[in-house]
Amino acid sequence: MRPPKSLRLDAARNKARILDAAEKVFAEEGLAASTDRVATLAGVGIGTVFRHFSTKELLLQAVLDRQVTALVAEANALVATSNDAGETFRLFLRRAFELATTKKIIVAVLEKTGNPATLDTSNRIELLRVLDALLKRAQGSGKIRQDINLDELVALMQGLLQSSKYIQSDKSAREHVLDIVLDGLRPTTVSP
Amino acid sequence: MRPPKSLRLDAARNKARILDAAEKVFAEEGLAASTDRVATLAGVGIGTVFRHFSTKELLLQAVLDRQVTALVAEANALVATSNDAGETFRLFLRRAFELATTKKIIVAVLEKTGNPATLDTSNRIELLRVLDALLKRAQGSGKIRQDINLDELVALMQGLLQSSKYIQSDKSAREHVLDIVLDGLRPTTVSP
Amino acid sequence: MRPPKSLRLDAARNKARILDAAEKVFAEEGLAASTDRVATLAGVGIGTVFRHFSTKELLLQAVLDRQVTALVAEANALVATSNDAGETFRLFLRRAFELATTKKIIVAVLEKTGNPATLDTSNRIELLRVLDALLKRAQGSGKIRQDINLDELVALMQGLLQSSKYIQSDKSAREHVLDIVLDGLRPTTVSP
Amino acid sequence: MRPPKSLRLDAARNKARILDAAEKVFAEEGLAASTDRVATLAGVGIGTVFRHFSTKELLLQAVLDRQVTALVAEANALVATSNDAGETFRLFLRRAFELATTKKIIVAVLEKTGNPATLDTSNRIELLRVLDALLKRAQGSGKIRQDINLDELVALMQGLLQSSKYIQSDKSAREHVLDIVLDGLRPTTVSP
DNA sequence: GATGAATGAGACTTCATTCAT
DNA sequence: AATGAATGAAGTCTCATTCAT
Repeated sequence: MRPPKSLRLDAARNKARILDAAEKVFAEEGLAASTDRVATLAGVGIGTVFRHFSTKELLLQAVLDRQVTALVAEANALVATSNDAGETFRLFLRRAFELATTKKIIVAVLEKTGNPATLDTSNRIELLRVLDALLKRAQGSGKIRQDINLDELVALMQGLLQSSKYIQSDKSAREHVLDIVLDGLRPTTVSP
Repeated sequence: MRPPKSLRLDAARNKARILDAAEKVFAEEGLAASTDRVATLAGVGIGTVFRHFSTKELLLQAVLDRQVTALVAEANALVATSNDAGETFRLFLRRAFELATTKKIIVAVLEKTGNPATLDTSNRIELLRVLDALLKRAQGSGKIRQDINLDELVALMQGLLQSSKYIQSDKSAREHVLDIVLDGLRPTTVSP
Repeated sequence: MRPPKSLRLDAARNKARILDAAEKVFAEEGLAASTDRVATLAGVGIGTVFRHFSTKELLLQAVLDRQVTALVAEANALVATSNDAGETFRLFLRRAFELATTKKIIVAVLEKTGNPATLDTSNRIELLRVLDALLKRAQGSGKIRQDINLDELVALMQGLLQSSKYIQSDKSAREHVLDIVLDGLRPTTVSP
Repeated sequence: MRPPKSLRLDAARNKARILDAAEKVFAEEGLAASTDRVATLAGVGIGTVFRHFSTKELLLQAVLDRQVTALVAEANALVATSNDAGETFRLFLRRAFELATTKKIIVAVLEKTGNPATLDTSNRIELLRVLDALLKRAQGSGKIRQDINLDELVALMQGLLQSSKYIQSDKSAREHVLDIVLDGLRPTTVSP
C-alpha cells in the first residue's frame, strides 16, 4: 500500500509534468506530435521523458491510462451518489463526452490502432466492468432499451466521442448530438 | 489520328490500381502508412505513385474524392427510386455506414484534420448539398426530428462511421448500433 | 561534305529546338534545371531529348559546343576584318563578354566542373588555338603586355565571364569592369 | 553550477568539424554535393548535421558566413596596420584572392543565386561597408582610379575570385592574373 | 523517330531512441 | 536522475534514364 518505489520527489513531479504535457500536445497536434515537443512543454530534457516512459507508445498508454482511471472514478462516484439508474447512466455518458471534448487524446489514441486494445489491460477491464454495471442497472430499471449489449454500447460510445471533435466549438450542437444518441438509447416504446 | 490514346490505358489502369491500393493501405494502417507500401501493393514503383499524385496529400484526397463521389451517386439514386422521404434518409445512412465499414478510408481521412475540409471542395459541397436535401425532405415529411441541423447530422455521422471499425466483424451489432442512432433521430414523441 | 547522316528533316528541327530550349533553360535556372523542362520548352517529349542526347551531360556539352563554335567563328571573322591586332584582341574579349551576358550557359557550364575540360575536345582546342593566335599577334604588335600567357588569359576570362552575371542589369557597369581589365592588359609602361 | 557547459564542448567541436567538412565538400563537388558527404567527411551521422544546421541552405550560409567574417576581420586588421591607403587596398584584394584559392566555397556559394544575396545580411552589409571604406580611402589618396564604384568593384572581385580556381595549381600564374587586374585598377595616366 | 509512363536511386529531412557527460 | 547531443532508419519527393507503344 506504499507507493511501489517512491521516486524522488522531483522525479515524481517530472513524471506528472510529462504526462500533463503529453496530454496537451497529443490532443492538440495528434499522435504524430514529436516526443520532443512533449519534453519541451514539460520543461525537461528529452532524455527524461524516455527515462520515465521508455517508449512513445508507453507514454501514450500512460496518458490514456490516467484518463480511463479518471473516467472509472467518476463512474464510481456517480453510482455512489445517484439512485436513479437511468439518470446515472446518462450522466456518465455526458461526462465521458465532455471529457472527450476537452482531452481529445482518448479519441486520438483510439484513432491509432482502431480498437481499444492499447488500453492498459487491467484498467480497460475495470472500465468495461463499470460500464457493464451501469448499463445493466439502467436496463434493469427499464430506463434503457434492453436490446443493446456492452460491445455495442462501447462501439456507440467510440463513435459518439469521436463526433465531439467535429463540433468542438459549438456547445449546443454537441449537446444536441448527445441528446439524440441518448434518445436512441431509450426503451423502444412498443406500440401494441 | 485517334490511336494516341492507347498509352493512356496502361496509365489509367495504374492510376486506378494505385487508388485501390491506397484505399486499402490507408484503411489498414492509417494515414501514417508510407507511400512505399501503397506503391508495393499497387505493384508499381514509388515514382509512379508520385507521377500520378504529386503529393501524399493529393493521393489522400483522390481516394477520398472517389468515395465521396460514390456516396453522392448512391444518394441521388436513392432519391430517384424511393418516394418515402424518411425511408430514403435512413437508407442513405445505412449505405454510408456500410461503405465506411468496407472502405475504411473515409474514416481515416477524417481522422486527419478533424474536419472534412480536406475534401475536394466541389465534391464536398455536393455531398453536403445532397445530405441537406435528404434531411430537409425527411424532416418535411415528419419522419425525422426537426431539431437537428446539417452540421449536427454531419458530426453524428462522422462519429458513427468511425465507430463502425470497432465492431467490424459483427454485422448484426453494427446494424444494431445504427438502428439505435436512427431511433434517436425519430421525431420526439412528445408525451403530454 | 554532306551532312554526316542526314537526319529526317523534322528530326533535325527537333534537335535544334532542343538545343535552343536547353540553352535558355540552363541559362535561366542553372545546371540543376531538369531535363523535363528542356523537353517542355522545346515542345517535344522527354524521350526525344534523350534520343538526340543520350545523357544530360551530352546535352550540356552540345549547347556549350555550339556557343564555342560561334565564338571561334567570331574570332576568325574579326581576324579577317581588322588589321589592328590590339583592337582585334580587345574586340574579341568584348564579344565574348557580351555572349556570356546573354547566354549565361557558358558560365553555367564552367561552374560545373571548375575547369573547361567538359568542352568538346576538338572544339576546345580550336578555341584555344584562336585565342592563342589573337594573343600572340596583339603582343607582337606591342599592344598587349608581354608577360601574360595563354593559360593566364583563359583563367582571367573565365572569371571575367562569370562576373558578368553579377551586373547583368547594368550595361555601363559591365563595360566598365571589362575596360578595367583591358587596361590591366595594356603593356606596362616601363619607365627607364 | 558552472560545469553544465561541458557537453557543449563536444557539440561545438562537431559543429566546427561539420563546417570544415562542408567547406571542403562544397568546394570540391559544388553546391550539389550531398549533405551525406558532408556528414561522412565530418565523421558524424547525418542527423547531427541537421541538428546543427536545420537546412542545407543554412549550412551553406554558415560556411559562407564564417568566410565573410574572416575576410572582414582581415580587412579591419589591414586598415589598422597600414597607413598607405593604396597598398592596403591591394593587400586586401590579394588576401581575398588567396582565400578564394584555399577555401573555394565563396565562389561556390555565389554560383548559387547569381548574386550575393544569400549572404547573411548583416554580415554581407559589413563586408560591403569595409570594402567601400577601403575603396574610398584608396581613391582619396589617388592610388586607385576614380571611375570605379563599389558595385563594379564587387563584380570585378567576383570574377577575379572565380578565376582563381582555373589556375589553382600554378601560384605564379595566379599572382600574374591578380597583378593584371590590379594594374587595371591604377589611376588612368591621362596622356595629353 | 517520337512519346510519355515507369522506374528506382538518391536527396533532404524528421524523429524515436541511445548514451556520454 | 537529468540532460541533450548523436544516431540512423524511414519517409517524402525529384529526376535522369529506359522502354513499351
